Amino acid sequence: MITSFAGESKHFLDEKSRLSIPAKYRRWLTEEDAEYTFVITKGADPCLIAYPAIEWDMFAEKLRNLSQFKKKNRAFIRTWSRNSIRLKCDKQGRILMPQRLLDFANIKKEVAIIGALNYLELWEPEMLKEHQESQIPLDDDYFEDLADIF
Amino acid sequence: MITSFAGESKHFLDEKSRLSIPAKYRRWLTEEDAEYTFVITKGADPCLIAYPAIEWDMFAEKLRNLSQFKKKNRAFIRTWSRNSIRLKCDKQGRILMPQRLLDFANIKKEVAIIGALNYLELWEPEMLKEHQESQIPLDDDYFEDLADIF
DNA sequence: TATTATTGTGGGTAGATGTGGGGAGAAATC
DNA sequence: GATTTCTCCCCACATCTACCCACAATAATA
Repeated sequence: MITSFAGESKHFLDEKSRLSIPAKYRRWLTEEDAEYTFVITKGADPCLIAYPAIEWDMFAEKLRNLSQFKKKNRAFIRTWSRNSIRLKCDKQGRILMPQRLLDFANIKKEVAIIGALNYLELWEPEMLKEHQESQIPLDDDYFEDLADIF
Repeated sequence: MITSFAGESKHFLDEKSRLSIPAKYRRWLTEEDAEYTFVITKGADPCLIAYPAIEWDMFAEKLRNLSQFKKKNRAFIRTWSRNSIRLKCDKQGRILMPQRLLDFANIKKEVAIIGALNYLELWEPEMLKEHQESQIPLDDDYFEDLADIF
């Protein structure tokens, strides 16, 4: 069983737009990720997602099964791919964040890093707060549906 | 069958915010938890919950199967995991408690540790007392409902 | 009760981690 | 080809973590 990410911590971009990935998340990567490679993409929510490269590769593998003959599939694959960047940590465990992605998530300096099972979410703290507050609370129906699974 | 936790005992945080996990609870962990790893989360009541890591991992494994394309799933996973922190006991059987979690449960120095089946509850003693007193007593209807199960 | 083992608590310290910044070489631009 | 920009290595150092040892408190045994 692969150990899942968990927890939240607050970090800061330095002057060079580098983000230090907490050691505990780096350490949870499997052997294949020995070089600490992540794929960063734009999230469906206004945040960035950092997948361990191996996790992203598995997802990409699934996308290959989408038919190329459907226009929407092509569009989705295109959007997904162009927003994903493969980035390696430097020897200090930091990732140099592209400005384009930082802008998308409105990240200036402060970053909330959330370990969420098999990926990390990177949030501008204020955005995270607003987003969580504006959420429709998970209702009974949702948990009823979940109960079918668990 | 896995042995269940039971009992209550009073402990103290030391100067370094370390909480000593009673040996009886550590011993009840299975072989896989040889390193005595817990996942601490915010409870639904104003206390902290400590799961043996293996228990939490089993649940996390299920959550991984929820589709990322559903907004509610993402919200649920985010909320669940950001409040969970994986912590390992040191060689003396103590856990270094993050201030963020201590604040949530209003824990200063004294901690009541309650062993409850497959998890531990960590309470600030005064909070526990108040909470129990303010509770609506369990009524006959509740036990009638229980009777359907047992 | 005395003796031994186990457990809980305190605190020093080496090593791990996070953060900042210089600068060599690569890449892009003119 | 020259200049500028970018990337990533390196070193520095402050902070944090977790190991270790010491010993007190408690439980277990003779």
